[in-house]
Amino acid sequence: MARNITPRSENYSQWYLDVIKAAELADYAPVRGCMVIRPTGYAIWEQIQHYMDEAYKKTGHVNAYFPLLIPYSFFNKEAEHVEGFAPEVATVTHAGGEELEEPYAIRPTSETIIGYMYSKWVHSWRDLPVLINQWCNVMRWEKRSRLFLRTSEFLWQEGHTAHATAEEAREETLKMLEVYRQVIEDNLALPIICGEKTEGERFPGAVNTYTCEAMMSDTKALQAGTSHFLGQNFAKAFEIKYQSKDGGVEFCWTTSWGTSTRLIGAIIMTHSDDDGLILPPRVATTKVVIVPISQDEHIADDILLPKAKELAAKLNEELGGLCVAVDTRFDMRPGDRFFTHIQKGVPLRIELGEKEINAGKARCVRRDTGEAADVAFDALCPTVKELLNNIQDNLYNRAKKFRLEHTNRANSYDELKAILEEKGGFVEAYFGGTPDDERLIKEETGATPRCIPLTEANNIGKCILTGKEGPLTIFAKAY
RNA sequence: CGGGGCGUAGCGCAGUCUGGUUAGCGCACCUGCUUUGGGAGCAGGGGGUCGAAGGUUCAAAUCCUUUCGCCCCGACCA
Repeated sequence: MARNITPRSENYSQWYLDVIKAAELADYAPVRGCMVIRPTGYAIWEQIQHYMDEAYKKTGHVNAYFPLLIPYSFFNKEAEHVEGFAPEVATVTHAGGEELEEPYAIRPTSETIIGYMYSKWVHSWRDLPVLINQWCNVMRWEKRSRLFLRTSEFLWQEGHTAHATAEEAREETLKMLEVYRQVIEDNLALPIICGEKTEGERFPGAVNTYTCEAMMSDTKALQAGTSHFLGQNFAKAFEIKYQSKDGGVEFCWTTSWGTSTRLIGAIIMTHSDDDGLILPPRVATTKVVIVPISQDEHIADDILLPKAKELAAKLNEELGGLCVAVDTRFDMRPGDRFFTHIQKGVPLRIELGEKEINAGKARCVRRDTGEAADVAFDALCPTVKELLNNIQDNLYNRAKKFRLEHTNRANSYDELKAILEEKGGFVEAYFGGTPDDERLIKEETGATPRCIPLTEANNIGKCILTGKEGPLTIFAKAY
């Protein structure tokens, strides 16, 4: 039992913050609504970046960088866009000791400035498609922030593409949604539901918005990634035009898609327990920690440490990389040492004492289940590899099981209200209402339509609120 | 931005209502001894001028005014 972490059942928000603190992932910065991502937390982001970036490169995208500051007037060019973002845009009004003639917005997202640049770069159908991604920080002034989930400044990736046809842009939008699904499920072990956002939840300026929705361990939903089909809205606002093969001048069709450091929050809230953080092996930079244990200095130095280092070297070779650490803190008691690794979410702990040396075995303890197994040194490499795979799978499977157990069907509005109040979780229901109807539901139940699952796109029924025809939609309270 | 709460040691708090000698406590930290396989025990020790500014008073953490910041609950959002 961790003494520095509030039990999850007692206070979920506090538990979440305690886990972050105990694992040293992040800390509050002396700037309103901002946080410092500490090395352990940043390492998770680097892992995410690694998997994501690799996937984008494979789908033909390239990285570039656009300015942090955007002429404020750019936002006014797309009506819905400015309306959607105005409340949370921070601006720079002074520089060099003087007031600027036109304020700069600190980017909350880069559709506008990238649209402006694309209009300069795209002239011919031969210039298309443009497939650019940017890794950067953005700022959205938040009234209320929570570490990783909602901070005024956050790190993300935003892909921006321009295409000759609507079909191709739509295809791109869904392709990247699928890339998100794969990376998030396979590496972060977060089971997600891909679907389309309802009108009320759509990105300001988009024609269609798609989303990856995950369920946290308090049964609330969290949007883990979004992909937008922007139609010609931004192309028209910024005059991204090209001359087609037949000589006519056409507006491009654009998309944008993003995932952020919020994913770290999702990982924390999906997998961790009352003892602290639990990281899926593919996310953890330290996948295995070897803890030599002895009260005897000579045994520790002459026998245990060399053996630990030898095993670590072999494991690193087997697993490919520096992901096995040796804990040499002999001045701490074993229990203390174990706990630091438990709280940091290290997937596998290997305990090595005289007992183990004499038996020719190492004691392997899983973080996800707490199960311990004694493994012969000869079999350690393949067994550890297998254990890590099992842990990865187990985390995904148990999260998915949890989601299924907390997903229900509502056949009427009363049923929706009752389920949300009594059980929470995801509720499936036919919905064919307007943004006003969405607002009403949110007011009365606290829940919003999270998405219309792609797999249910043709599943049409009678809307529980309006009685009109509508697709099967997932409702939930959300972060 | 509305409602509530809080700023006293690194963290968590007491003290504030009923101003008064060197501002306390727990955890953490440092030293020593004993311990050591899921967070040890004892002893000793270092560290704060009480968010900031102004005012009242012989005297302010405590009373008054102003101000800054943070947290929680709502409305808005990756």
